[in-house]
Formats: sequence, structure tokens, C-alpha cells
Amino acid sequence: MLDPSPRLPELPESRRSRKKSKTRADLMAAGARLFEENGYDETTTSDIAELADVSQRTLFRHFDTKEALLYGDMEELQIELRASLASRPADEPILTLLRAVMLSLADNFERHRQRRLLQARLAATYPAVSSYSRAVVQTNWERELIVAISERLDVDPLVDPRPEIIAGATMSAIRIATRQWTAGGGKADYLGLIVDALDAIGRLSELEHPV
Amino acid sequence: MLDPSPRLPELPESRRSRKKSKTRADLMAAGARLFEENGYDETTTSDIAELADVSQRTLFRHFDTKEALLYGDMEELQIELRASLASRPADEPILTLLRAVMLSLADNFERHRQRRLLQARLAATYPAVSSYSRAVVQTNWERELIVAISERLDVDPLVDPRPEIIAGATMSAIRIATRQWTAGGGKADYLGLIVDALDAIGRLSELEHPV
DNA sequence: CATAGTAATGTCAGCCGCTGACATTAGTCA
DNA sequence: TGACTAATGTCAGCGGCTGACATTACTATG
Repeated sequence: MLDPSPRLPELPESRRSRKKSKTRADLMAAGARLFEENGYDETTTSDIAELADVSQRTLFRHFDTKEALLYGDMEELQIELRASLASRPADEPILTLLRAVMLSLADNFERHRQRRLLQARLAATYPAVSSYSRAVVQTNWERELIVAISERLDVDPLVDPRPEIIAGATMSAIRIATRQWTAGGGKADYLGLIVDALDAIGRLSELEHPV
Repeated sequence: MLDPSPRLPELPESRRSRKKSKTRADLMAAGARLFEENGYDETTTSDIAELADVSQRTLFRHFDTKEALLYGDMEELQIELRASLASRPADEPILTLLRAVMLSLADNFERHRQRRLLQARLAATYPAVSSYSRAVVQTNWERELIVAISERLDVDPLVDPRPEIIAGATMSAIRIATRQWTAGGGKADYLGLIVDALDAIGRLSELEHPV
């Protein structure tokens, strides 16, 4: 039996939710443009709402904070991250897992290259942005990693410190790779930088007796 | 020849700066008390200023943000951290260094036990607090570690990812130890927990092929 | 010790992020 | 078509934080 209403190829279902998505996208675009042109602190949430042609109240119904608007594409990426983590074999070595997962996010990075650069530049300039990046975005990522790693090691992350330590080291690797990538104006091979930094985790054991 | 004015054993020099320090201390005490009694969000900066018997404007001259008031004792601790890092032999293995440095901060932890517990409890409850802890306090600590480690390894931390990775792993260790300590109501041996977590860093090499 | 200089505080007005409450518009579904 | 409800609009207000200027309180000097 065929689907009773085989109309459109599954766009965001209803017109209502399509409009909602558009409003959200408009707000993010307006924010990106104004942040780019005038700076982060110099742009008010009312400015953004106005440019997106909605009320300020609507902006705050779509985004908890001004920073969340800048990082509005992160929820999607986090879902991809979780899916990628879940898709790997359970007995895979941790570092191999991490490398593979990061590589699997490659096309997302490429799709949002421009926005990633903007986020990185603003985070380097405005404390409110770097603070949000650290405290919310990166912490969410870290949480995903801790869950996945502790499952693989079959340990309780509240007891065994290793999952959180590995996750922390991984986030540091991503951070420094991002910094190098941003410093080069986004021209370098981002994923290459990440893989290099991740590989450094495996060489930490050489450090107990340096030089 | 004797000191011409051998009056007091070197308290904060002038009366002016003594009063300033007292105002700062009063504000921190007022904040701690109100946070304790009524919660963080439920306490306004005006409430705190009032209890400390100064204007709200004065509060913000002493502390950049409301969160900075809660963590007002961290500057002192960070100075101790830096001094401790500098005091260790340059050829000491990194993990030994980290362990020793943490142990050297023991009495400071003990002196501010009550405040540490308050900070941890509030961070577990109020996003604004945990955000500040992550983005400002912990990041400052991490920066100190990166500097010290990169000097010891004689590498540029902008190029070689290892100092930042070790620092990130170390901060994770401190974080999880703090969480365990807080969960136990501050009764556990905090430094023991930290040392245990730090030791786990050295065992990461066993993880490339888990189980 | 009087006085000039200045650090610390007080006062006031105001911006901006963010929220609750209620009204209004616009898809949705019988 | 009409009831239902999700999304938005409107408005008022709180609270963190800041600039500008006045005032107070300590310090240094002749």
C-alpha cells in the first residue's frame, strides 16, 4: 500500500514549521552579517531582530542568548557528532575512533566554513563569545565524548577519571587546531591540523621523562 | 641603624589601601553570605553592595562581574600557582611537576575550604557560575600550565600541541576530582583525589588498545 | 598643620540582554 | 467554516553593567 499523501520529498513538513525554520535562519543570517560588519558588542539583539524583520521577543524565543544565535548551527553538528560516535565499532581503539569521527565531520566543516571563521574571529576578539564557546559549545562536545568513551571502556565516568581526561585532551587538540587554522585565515587544512593534534595525545607517554 | 618607623608588622601599607582591601573583603563576604542564604540568581548586586554598606557602583569598581566577586579569591591562588610552577626544577618530569604543584597548594585549599564548597555548589546549580568557572577561572589556570609546560619542553605552544593537551588533561583531572570532592560534601581528601586523577594521565598510553 | 593633589567612593542616568504576561496573527485540522 | 493552537507581536520591567561628574577621605609637601 502506498503512502496516502506522497506529495513533497519530505521538506520540513508543515508550512508552519517551514516558516519557523526560515525565521530562525533569517535571524542567524542577520546576526552573522551585522557581527561581520559592525562587530559583536556593537550589534544589539534589536538590530538583528529588525534586520530579520521580527520582534526582539521572537529572537529570544528562538535563541536563549545572543551567543546562542551566533552558534546556532552547533546543535546540528552535535547531532552529527553523536551519530558518528555511535556508528563506529565498539572495540575500536580510542584514538582511532576520535580520528575517524573528526574526519567524518569534514563536509559539515566545509559547508559552514564561513560561519566557523566568523565564530573563531569573534571568539578571539570578544570575551563574551570566547566564554560561550568554552563554557557551552566545547563543554557540550566534551560531554558527548565522555559518554562515548566511558561506554567503550565500560567504566563509570564519575569514578574513573580517564574518559574525562581523554575528552579534555581531545578538546584541547581541537582548540589548538582551530587556533592554527584561524591564524592562517582558514586556508590551512583544518582536518589535517586536527589529526596532527590528536596524534600528539598518543605520544604523551614519552613525556614522563622529557629530553 | 634601626628602621625609622617600626610600627606594625607590615600590614597592607597605607590606611587607604587597607580600607580598599577591607571594602573588597566585605563585598566578598556579603556576597558569599547572600549566595549561601538565598541563592545566586536570587541575589542582586545591589543587595550585596547594600549589605557591604557601599554603593553598587563601588562593587563594580572592585569586580568586573558578579561572578568575579564569587571567585574573588582566585587571583591570589593563581599567583601561588605560578610561583609554585616556577619553583620546581626545570628537568623534573611533567607529571611529577604537576603532582608536586598541586600538593603545594594544599594549605590554600584548606584555608578557603568553605568558599571552595560554595563555589562548587553554585557552579553545579547556576549556569552563569559554571560558565564563568569554565571560561575564566579554569582557562586562566590552564594558561599558566601551558606556559610552564611549554618552557620545560622548550617548544612553542602555538606550534606543538602537547603543552595545551597536557594542560587540558590536567584541568580535566582537577575538574573530576573537584566533582567527586563536592559530591561527598567536601569530606573526602581533595588532594588525594587530585593526585589519583593526575596519575590517570600517565596511564593513557594503555588505552590505544582497550580491554 | 594647612593645603594641594589624588585615590576611592557616591550619585545619577541610561544601555542592553533577557523575561513574563497578555494580545494578535496565522497555519492546522475537523 | 470554525474551533484549536503554534508562532509572533507588544509592552513593561528587572538586573547587570558603564560613563560622567560630584564628593569624600586619605596622602604628601612646604
